[in-house]
Amino acid sequence: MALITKAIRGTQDVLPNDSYKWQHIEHTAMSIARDFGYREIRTPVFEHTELFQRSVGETTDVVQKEMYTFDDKGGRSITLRPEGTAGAARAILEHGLYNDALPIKVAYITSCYRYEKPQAGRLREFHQFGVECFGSAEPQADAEVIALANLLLKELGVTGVSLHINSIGCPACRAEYHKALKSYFETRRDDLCPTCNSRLERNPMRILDCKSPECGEITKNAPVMMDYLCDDCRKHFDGVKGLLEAAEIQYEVDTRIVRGLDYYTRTVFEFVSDALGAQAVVCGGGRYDGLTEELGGPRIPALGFGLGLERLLMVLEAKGAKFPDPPRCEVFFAAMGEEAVKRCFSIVNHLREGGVQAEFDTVGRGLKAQMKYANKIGARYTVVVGENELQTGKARLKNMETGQEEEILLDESLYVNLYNKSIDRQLADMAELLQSDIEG
RNA sequence: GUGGGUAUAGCUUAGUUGGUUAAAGCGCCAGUUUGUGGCACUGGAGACCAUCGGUUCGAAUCCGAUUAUCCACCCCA
Repeated sequence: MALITKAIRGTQDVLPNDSYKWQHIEHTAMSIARDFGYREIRTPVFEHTELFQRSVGETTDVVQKEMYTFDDKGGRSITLRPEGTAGAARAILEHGLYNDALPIKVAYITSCYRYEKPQAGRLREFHQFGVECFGSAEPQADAEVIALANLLLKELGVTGVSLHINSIGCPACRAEYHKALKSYFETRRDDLCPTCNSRLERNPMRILDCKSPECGEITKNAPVMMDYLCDDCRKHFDGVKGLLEAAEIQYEVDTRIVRGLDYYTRTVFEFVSDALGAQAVVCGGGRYDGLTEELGGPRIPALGFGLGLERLLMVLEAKGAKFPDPPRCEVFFAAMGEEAVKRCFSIVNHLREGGVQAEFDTVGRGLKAQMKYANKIGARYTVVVGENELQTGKARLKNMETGQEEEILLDESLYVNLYNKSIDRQLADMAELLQSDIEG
């Protein structure tokens, strides 16, 4: 079959067989955020291009070559958001939310767009769950944000992820460090790989992240940011570590973590999975104390993270994590004859009004085929309605799992009857879930 | 942007050194008597073998280009 067009490269459809997994992840994420005092914020998919240039940084790869940027019909330069922080920060400044009691804690689930070459765990349209906390410069805020991500991963049953943290200092001490780093690499310039050679001028910290063996060897003895942190930054980092330990959150300090977005200061962190191939970072974030000022607002210390939903799902599936069963048909009404079809339609609608997931045949199948279909969609009960049932007002309710049948009346009592069955089952499911949660 | 792998029904694949009507499993539809699903059996629908061009008497099979997809670099979620 030759379709006129296909989905755009690097985009993905979420089909009905998978959407319940997304719903589970999204619901879990937002309810944990709520428990931490975060409230949802929704910002536009597109923003003025300069917002990202200023926040993410003019020289970053994201801004230089990965943004979906275009002029609208009014000649304004518009960009599809490549990440979530800038828009959130803009909204908080624009609406003066920082005049409320601090901190301002917001969470979101959004699509992001980056023009990159797709590969495992990397798409052009991807989705992230993110949180941003504005108005605290204290390590408690850092620890809380990290704890949120940590709890979410735990709650979803993610295994094989580890938390890496680092401090990249403030503009003052980082400048010192840059100088030291540069002069160190200058002496080994000829041994560095070609890309790192060019990085030396633009962003020497990136060299620390290089995977080529020769650079890895050289970076082993390179100066470490840790040793250059100013007193305040050091104290802050120690504070974060102490809080993580107090909350028994496992972490390791990884001095090679460098974030590719300019706005980061001090604490940066990543949750890395062993199940993802090259794009192993499921969740990445950090502090950005200078961002609001950079956007023309007051200085508001802040931090947050972004968590890649597609990557998260990949990890969950790779690890065989459990998802709650997708909802399925409670009762299917099989009709024979025109009158029975009318009656079934009426019954099914009444049940749906009461919140019972009920179905009947809409494609004109024979009885046998209707039963087959009911079985296929996983209906828990079926009821056959034909001449006899219409005459007597009685029918048989068949349990599709056990095959057992019981007599029911096709009157008002039917709705109560089925509603109760549905509720009983849901309660039983919840109890079972709770039990397995306690055991796990 | 650079490099490598792959491209056959809705899905997973087979297709011999190029040779007539391109297979199979799953899925879908129907039937195996009369008003009842799962199991089994039978049958059916469904593919111009990604696209375009070339080599050849003859191409799913060989060559080239394009596109898509996967993986890696780069970068990040």
